[in-house]
Amino acid sequence: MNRTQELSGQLSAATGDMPTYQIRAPTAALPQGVVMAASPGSLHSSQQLAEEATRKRELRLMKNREAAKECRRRKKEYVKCLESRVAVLEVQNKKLIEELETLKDICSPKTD
DNA sequence: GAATCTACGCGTCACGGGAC
DNA sequence: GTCCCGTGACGCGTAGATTC
Repeated sequence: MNRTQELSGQLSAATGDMPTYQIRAPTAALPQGVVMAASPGSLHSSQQLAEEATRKRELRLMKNREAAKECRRRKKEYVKCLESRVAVLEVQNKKLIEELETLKDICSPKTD
């Protein structure tokens, strides 16, 4: 049910060129909007500081929104890629098994 | 047709890591 | 140190499928 658990553990980078995804335990919440620091070297009224903080927060949220979308898009692409690789490998495996059976037939001594 | 389940996407928060 | 980015985790809303 929980979507995040669908990706539980790591999607192992078996081919070496794949990113890894990992699960982290949830932690206690802190409000993200906490102001980090005022602009250096300038005197602001508290209202200006608050406005600046709000502006920074909104900018950050907007960027993070876009980053999250892009991240999800990439992850979907990655999963698709893995799935098609699985499909290819399954076909390949099937062919090899068939080939093996053929060779066994050819090489096995006749028993009659 | 209403209730419930399931899958998906989105926005947000928290965190780690790289760049400066 | 601080800033910024990428991403896991969480909660929420919604559409479609299933059950009654």
